[in-house]
Amino acid sequence: MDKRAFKDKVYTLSAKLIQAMANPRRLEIIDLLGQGERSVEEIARETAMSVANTSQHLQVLKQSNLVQLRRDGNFIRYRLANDKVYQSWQDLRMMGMESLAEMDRLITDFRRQKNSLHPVTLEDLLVRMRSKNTILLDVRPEGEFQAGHIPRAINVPIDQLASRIRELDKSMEYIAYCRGPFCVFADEAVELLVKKGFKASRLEEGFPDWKLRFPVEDVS
Amino acid sequence: MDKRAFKDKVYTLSAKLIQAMANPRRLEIIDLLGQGERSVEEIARETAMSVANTSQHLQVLKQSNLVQLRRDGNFIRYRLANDKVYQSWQDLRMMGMESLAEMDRLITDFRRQKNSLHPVTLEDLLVRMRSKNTILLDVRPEGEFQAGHIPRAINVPIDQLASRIRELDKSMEYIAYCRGPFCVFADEAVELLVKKGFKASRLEEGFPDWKLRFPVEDVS
DNA sequence: CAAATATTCAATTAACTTATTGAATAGTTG
DNA sequence: CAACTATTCAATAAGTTAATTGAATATTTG
Repeated sequence: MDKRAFKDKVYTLSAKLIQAMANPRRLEIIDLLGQGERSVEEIARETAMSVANTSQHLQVLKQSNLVQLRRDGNFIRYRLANDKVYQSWQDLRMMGMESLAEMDRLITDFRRQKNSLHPVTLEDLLVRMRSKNTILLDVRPEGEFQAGHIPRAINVPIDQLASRIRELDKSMEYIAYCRGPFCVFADEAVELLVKKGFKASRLEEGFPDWKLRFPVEDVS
Repeated sequence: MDKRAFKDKVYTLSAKLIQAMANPRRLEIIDLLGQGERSVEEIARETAMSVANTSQHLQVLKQSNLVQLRRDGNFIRYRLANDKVYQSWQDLRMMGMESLAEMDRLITDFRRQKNSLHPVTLEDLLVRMRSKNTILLDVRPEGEFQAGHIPRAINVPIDQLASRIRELDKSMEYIAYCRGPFCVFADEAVELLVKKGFKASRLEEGFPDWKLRFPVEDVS
């Protein structure tokens, strides 16, 4: 095979793989599967898509080896094929946040509205957690927390936060986290906490980003 | 703005950015610009595209802030907008090499044909360079070498290698590198060296990959 | 300032991608 | 094994993307 044919082929293969990621619905699926495996129905519900459409997008991801699946009773459960998939998405996401002014504006506006404008980074978190009066709050659904969470975090799912807010101590400072920088649970948590007079901010990154770099804890 | 609208927007913006990368010609351009800036004409020549087509692809990359440009006399010279662009491409490339069996087969076949089947990784290189009888050979064009190279490498551009091969010492072991894992200069160098009775292998990665992680040397 | 050169633009055609709809399939449960 | 359920498939229409061609633009050089 000559040089040009070889290059055409490697770049074409690479482009097809990237093409499989280059769709808003599929990115949302990848982001969600970063939490752990999900059935087609669950993915459809969480991303507000029809089941048929979700299934089609999953086929595209499967054909490019970005996801794998297993049957579990009546359900087919999908998961990311390997860590590199989420890693790549994380990098692309960072590239977007750095180079697209529009993205920056969108996120800043949203967070201003939620009082979560000054997020804490993973590096900040390591420092802040040494302090006795900082509490790390995992606001994801209970199942996700149980499947793995940042060590020392406590779990109050976002939809229980309002009713369980009396459990929290006003003298403490809260750092809320959820599924990633594009997940809004943490922003909603900060909005509520600040409104009720707590000191709170959100973690910039989410659980999957922590997991790529540090050890996790689970409930077993 | 509500949650769903926010999500739709961030994923759509991200997808558009990724879409701008998801094309074989544009990946080849990004890979090439990893070496340093280039005029439209140079890019067209090195990628075997028409100038008009090259220009159109460059417009797409520019609109997504993946490349920047400056005028230099009659020429417009393009460069990557920042390190994260090459970083993302590197990650996606790794993802492809890991998860696409077809990619693996393609590269293995090509290297078998060039006798460069067992490449040395960047980590291996650091160890091997401690040995007195290993020579690191940069086979990129002279200008690229001068703009930056791996410390202690010597430059013999691939198209001069045949005529200058008598300069090389047969008792030494050679490691050839070029622009990256998809660049074939190093494979061609190894093919020639092995045929002439030298001990030679290629570096898996290329200069831009080194540059993202380690200091470089230039001619000034 | 005219000629030359490098690059971009515009229009066209062919190919590909997405969402929607409704039907088909393949497992599981009673 | 019949009924049920979760998922996939197939067909369609609307929208998007890519390569080609030739013309237009903008800058430099003589």
